[in-house]
Amino acid sequence: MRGDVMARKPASDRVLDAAVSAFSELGFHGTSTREIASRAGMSPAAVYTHFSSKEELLFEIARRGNERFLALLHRAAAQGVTPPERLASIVYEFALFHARGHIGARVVNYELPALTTEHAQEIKALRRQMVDVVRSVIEAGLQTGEFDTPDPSMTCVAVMTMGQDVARWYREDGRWAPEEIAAHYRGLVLRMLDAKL
Amino acid sequence: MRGDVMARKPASDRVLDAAVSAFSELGFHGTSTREIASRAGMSPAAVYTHFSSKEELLFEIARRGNERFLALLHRAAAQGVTPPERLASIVYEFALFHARGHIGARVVNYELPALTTEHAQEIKALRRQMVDVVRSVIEAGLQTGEFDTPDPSMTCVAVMTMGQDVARWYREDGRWAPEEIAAHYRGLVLRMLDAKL
DNA sequence: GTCTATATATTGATAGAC
DNA sequence: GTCTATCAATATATAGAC
Repeated sequence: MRGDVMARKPASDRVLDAAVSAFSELGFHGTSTREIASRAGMSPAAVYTHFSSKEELLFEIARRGNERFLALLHRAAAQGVTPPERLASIVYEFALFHARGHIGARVVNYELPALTTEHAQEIKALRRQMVDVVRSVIEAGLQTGEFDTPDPSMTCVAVMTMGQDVARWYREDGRWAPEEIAAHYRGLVLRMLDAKL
Repeated sequence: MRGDVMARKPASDRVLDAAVSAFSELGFHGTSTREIASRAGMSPAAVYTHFSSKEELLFEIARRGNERFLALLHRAAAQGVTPPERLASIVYEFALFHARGHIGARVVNYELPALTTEHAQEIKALRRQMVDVVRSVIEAGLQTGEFDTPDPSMTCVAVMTMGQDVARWYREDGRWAPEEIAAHYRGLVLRMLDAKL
């Protein structure tokens, strides 16, 4: 990897990128392996030298994507001292990423039912960890009295699905910039929890 | 239609029901017309005497479903006098319906990208009307000073997608009853808007 | 790493009998 | 309103050469 400015990506990454854009646009079942090959600029057969099946390709995308989400949540939760500060950071970064990365996030959040049961369980484990990060911050705030909500688990679900849903309705040519959405959602969530700042 | 207790549904309705359950479970592109026929208890060919194509079947489901949603929103908005009362009713009924009718709601909300452009536009028109019902209530509350939010349009989007998302995460064997979810979401939304009750 | 060619299954939809 | 039989297209995936 000499520091070439135009360094070409490995072929397997080009396949991955092609699959993300196709799955996001057409859905997993709506995408043919020919379509992926075409977007990656190679023959249908070449795809199979990098991934053993279409489902395996989705699994790899889902695994990497959800690991990035989990890391982002950990990083965001560490930004701030009090629970309201931590949650504000979480919601802002989570929504921001779902807007900016809406194409990939749609696949990572909404195409999971197409995974095999084994692969789905591995992804579910990651997603449980994501929920745990958010819930622990909410519960910390309830302990200190800086948050108030009757059912923290359900509130946690609402907060996370709100953020994920940004990827579904966000449009690049829409009226809101990712930062505006992130800031607005941060405010909505802090109010949902009656946060004392 | 003699008032038989066990009156059998028309065959076209059986096809519709079969398609809803299959599309909800497997997605539009993940469902074959043979699968629909099998669930409806008939041969693959029999499906085509009632609907001219698989996409037409989805369109009919989407049209009926979104018309029901629109009617529900109008009905709910009429329940109450002040904007906070109206919005409370809207959020409660909307979330309740998305939990109880989660199977159909998943199709009606999430399979729309599979529609032809013409059909998609017809459904979009219905969905714009749905948004208008909710936004007008939010804006009425801002006028009276009973609501407060910096960007009512984005708040409206957040409120509606929260409700729709219930259909995606709700599980019949989960820990929450539809009524509990509806009541909790009502509280969350009223706080999001800083409602003065 | 990539190709052409192809095996094999499944797809959406139709023909024509009853 | 439903069936059996079937068409034509497309699907995923593999074989074997370079």
